[in-house]
Amino acid sequence: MSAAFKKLNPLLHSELRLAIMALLMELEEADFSYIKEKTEATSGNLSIQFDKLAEAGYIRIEKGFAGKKPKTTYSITPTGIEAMQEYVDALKSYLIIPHEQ
Amino acid sequence: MSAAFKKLNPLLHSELRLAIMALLMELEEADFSYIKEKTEATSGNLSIQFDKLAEAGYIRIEKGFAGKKPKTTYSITPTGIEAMQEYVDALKSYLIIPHEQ
DNA sequence: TAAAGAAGTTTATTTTATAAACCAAATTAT
DNA sequence: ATAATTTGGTTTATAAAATAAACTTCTTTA
Repeated sequence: MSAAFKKLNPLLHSELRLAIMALLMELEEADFSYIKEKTEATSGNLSIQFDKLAEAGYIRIEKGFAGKKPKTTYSITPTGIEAMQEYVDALKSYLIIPHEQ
Repeated sequence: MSAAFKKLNPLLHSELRLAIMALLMELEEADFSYIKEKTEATSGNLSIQFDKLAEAGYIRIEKGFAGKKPKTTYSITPTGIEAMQEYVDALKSYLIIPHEQ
């Protein structure tokens, strides 16, 4: 009845983390440089946000090598996909408000 | 070409301020208690967020009385409406990513 | 071999959000 | 009448977040 706003997952309600998640929703996996380029974020900021997302189980971080250079790839987990879906759903409660009579 | 994310207005990309703005988008005006009830925020938090929105020219704050009791009413301004529209538009760039080929 | 670049991480600083405490006036209870 | 509670907030303090800056290690290029 009352236009209750749904709680926005604070981990996702962050510009940079949302951008990371949005990219990973579309891609099987992505590497650090790719995400850095697309988000235009600094390395440090990215590094920290990756850690937070991984800690929540929203993304998978795989450290490996491309030749001799370190290459870390990031991918979204089922938990992460679900969290994104819930977040988008919650967002709608802020953008489309049911009228009362 | 590149899936550039649009910048999210930081003033609006905040759960409580977004809720306030969403309410004011629907109503001609609202008072403190009404918004407090709908958002379930604390008075202090609300007070601060109102000030920030007013400082940006997104809302109008009118202090008056209802009988002998102080009654402040809040309403959205044209600038605020425009900012909301741009914010929602920017949000879409995070939720709908154009595929590259 | 010295300098520069890639790929990150760590630490420090600033900004934000939130909570807690406070205040004045009005209302209600004793 | 007066004490306690409620209303309608503001101010101050604390916790959390975002961001920037500095640093590290290894690699590649001049």
